[in-house]
Amino acid sequence: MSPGARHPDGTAAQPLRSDAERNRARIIAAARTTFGRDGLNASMASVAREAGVGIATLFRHFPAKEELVAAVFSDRMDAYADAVAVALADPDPWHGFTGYIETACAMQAADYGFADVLTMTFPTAKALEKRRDEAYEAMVRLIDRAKATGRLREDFDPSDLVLVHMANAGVVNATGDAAPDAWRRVVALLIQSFEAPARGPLPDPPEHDALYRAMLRAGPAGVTASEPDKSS
Amino acid sequence: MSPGARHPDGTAAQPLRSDAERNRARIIAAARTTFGRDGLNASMASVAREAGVGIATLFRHFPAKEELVAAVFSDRMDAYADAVAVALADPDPWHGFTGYIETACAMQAADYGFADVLTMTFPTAKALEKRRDEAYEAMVRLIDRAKATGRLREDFDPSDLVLVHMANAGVVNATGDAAPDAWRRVVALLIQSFEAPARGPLPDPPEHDALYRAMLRAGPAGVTASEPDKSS
DNA sequence: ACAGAACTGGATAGGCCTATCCGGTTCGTT
DNA sequence: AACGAACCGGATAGGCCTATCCAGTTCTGT
Repeated sequence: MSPGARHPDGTAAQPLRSDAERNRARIIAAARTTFGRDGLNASMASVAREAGVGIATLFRHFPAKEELVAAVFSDRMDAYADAVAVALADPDPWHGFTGYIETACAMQAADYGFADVLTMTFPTAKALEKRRDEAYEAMVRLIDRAKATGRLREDFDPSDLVLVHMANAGVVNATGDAAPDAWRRVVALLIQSFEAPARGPLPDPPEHDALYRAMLRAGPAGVTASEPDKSS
Repeated sequence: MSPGARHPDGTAAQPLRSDAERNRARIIAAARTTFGRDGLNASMASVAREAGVGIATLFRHFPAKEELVAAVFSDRMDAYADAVAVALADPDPWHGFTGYIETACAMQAADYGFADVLTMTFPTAKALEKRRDEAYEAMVRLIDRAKATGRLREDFDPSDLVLVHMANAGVVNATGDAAPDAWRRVVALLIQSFEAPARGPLPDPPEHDALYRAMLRAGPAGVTASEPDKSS
């Protein structure tokens, strides 16, 4: 086991030495800005440089890149889950629904790394995945509530929110800093298309399993991590 | 100059030796399937393997990866341009407009490499770029025609088609083979949102220049090609 | 103040990538 | 048939990546 091992929830098993604690914090801060700017493609070396530590130090604290990613985006995932909770608390279900979409997509746009995390789910970060799944359940309730008011079209499917994220990720990735608000227009268009009454039928939503499998696909080079065992 | 050099339009300057000609054809065919399956990330080595030739042979025929890409997607770009022409010929402007979007997005979904080409425009393939720009002009006419009938919302902007492609690319990339038809649903939703009367105002479209700059951003590693000179 | 453990960071391994070199092979022409 | 040019492909260079090794440094309890 690595020295200064920690429980999954981040509490220290044995307290780190003061300098180690400081470096750990620096690394996480550096990774936050670096991943946010460059997405998960950002190299570990660039994170180490930004943090002002050696590469080895980085890898001792986070033996694999995914662990660093998990540590960095843990709180952002909380904020994401909170957004659903806020939306559920909104007295106007439709307003809550649309507000949630805008908030969640804004988070994607503000942090390229988070956009990657949301759409590609890479398998190992169990903690992140769990919270993402909880958020998904809450989203289903949010959708049902919005449908009940008649503002949301009846054939809206929870998986459509995943598709929105994928589409948004496409726009955000492609436009980047050059047109940082372009995504807002696409999201606004999509939201208008969600509004009842439907203007026409839609192709069936993808199978739930298929969509989930799609999200497991390999992320950026090197992050691919554990291959999804061959006994499928 | 490389042996068997060719004019930009593909006609032979000096005829190739028979085996060279055969290999060249094999390479293009192999690249078509490989890029189509794996996108432009596909390595040159994998193309060579698929073609049954050595790596050196591949690089002799196409001294840089971009040249191979240009050679492969030249005809597909023609088909893309044709799609606009077909749409313009449609007696029902709205039907032509929506049909074009579906066709173009289907091409993206059917060929990952082409999706990459469309959204990231990498700079060097001048020939491809030119045709893409011509297609863009035709698209503007298509849009104006559709607006004139009143079916297309007035605030639709030509750049929205670019955004559609980016969003579609996001869905296609994320879902891949796992949910190969998911994009249809998103595109259908977007088309419904384009239909007049508009259900609400939209954020302004991105600046034309900004969007163009966005498309110049680096593609997959190694394809980045000529850096956009520093005298900006 | 001083051991010794905890921690650090540069050098390095090993992978995949684009692109090149060069000795061997095949074509096509006489 | 036989010769020269054209062409081939495996080995190799050199880049960037994740991840590891180990000699040197810094913290901490006594």
